[in-house]
Amino acid sequence: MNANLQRQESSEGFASKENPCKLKSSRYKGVVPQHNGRWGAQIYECHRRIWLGTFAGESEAAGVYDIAAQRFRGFGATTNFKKLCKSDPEGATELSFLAAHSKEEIVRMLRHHTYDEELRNSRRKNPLSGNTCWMGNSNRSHVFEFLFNKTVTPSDVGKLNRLVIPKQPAEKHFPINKDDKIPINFQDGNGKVWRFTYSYWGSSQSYVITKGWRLFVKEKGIREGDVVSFWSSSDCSDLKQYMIDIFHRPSRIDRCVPTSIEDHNHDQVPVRLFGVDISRAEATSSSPQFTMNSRIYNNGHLEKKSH
DNA sequence: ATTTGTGTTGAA
DNA sequence: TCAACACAAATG
Repeated sequence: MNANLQRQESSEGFASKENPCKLKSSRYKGVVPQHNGRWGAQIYECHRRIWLGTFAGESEAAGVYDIAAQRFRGFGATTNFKKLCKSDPEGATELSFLAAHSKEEIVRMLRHHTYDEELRNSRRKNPLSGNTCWMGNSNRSHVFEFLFNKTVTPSDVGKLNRLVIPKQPAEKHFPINKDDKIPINFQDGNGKVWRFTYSYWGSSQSYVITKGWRLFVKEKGIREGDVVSFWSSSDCSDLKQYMIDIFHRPSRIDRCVPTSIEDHNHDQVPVRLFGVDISRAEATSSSPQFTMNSRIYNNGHLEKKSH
């Protein structure tokens, strides 16, 4: 203790390579000085420090912190300078790049100084990825990545009261044991929570959304030929979230306009919002309506219910 | 030998 | 949450 005090007192002022006793602190958030004149970047989460690597330039380290901040805390996070913007093509692709990678992956890239390169590669590989959309307000927004579409069949809106999830996407995105029934919470854009049951019907060898679907269809006016679009995202704690988007058939758009078309921002980029897969599905209008929070599903707490 | 990154503390 | 500080682990 005394030794520390003495050392601090005796080293007034600053330090550089000459005087490594006291380091000049950084003017940037998330940046700490290193004894050799380099700069470290770090971010805190859940009482823990996450080290983002060391860098030659102070501002370089600050930029690294910015990227991490936006991945860890959402896109409204305070940064040193860079604020990714969804309405800017560059920002949009970077946002989806961030969303497509786990925090661990992003941290690895930052620490290895490979983030820029991997981002470039991603852009080259997928230049105009239309398979993303944004949900949320200006403070907090999440990127959703397109998963798959399901065109609603007559039986999906019939008396069976269930929606069939095609086998391939079901097994890829919503794997389930054949005996399980999984409660899944859906949340719409207004914060309303819907609870559905997801299960596998052995009799017809199909994956289905059952309980809750009927009310959903009724309330939203879903009919044969409409398209249900599935999207996924991760929130700040890396929990998967899912969104369902309803695309009404063009022929009946004027007849049945869902409640929230106008709620959902024309400040967002419509081209980007409804990408390749949507147009393929012959949908010309849509509105993000439902956010499905599937913590239960993804935490593996597959509550079995037999009744 | 040098650099990176952690243990720890106290302030905000 | 955040950075300052000491110093240990990792790296060349």
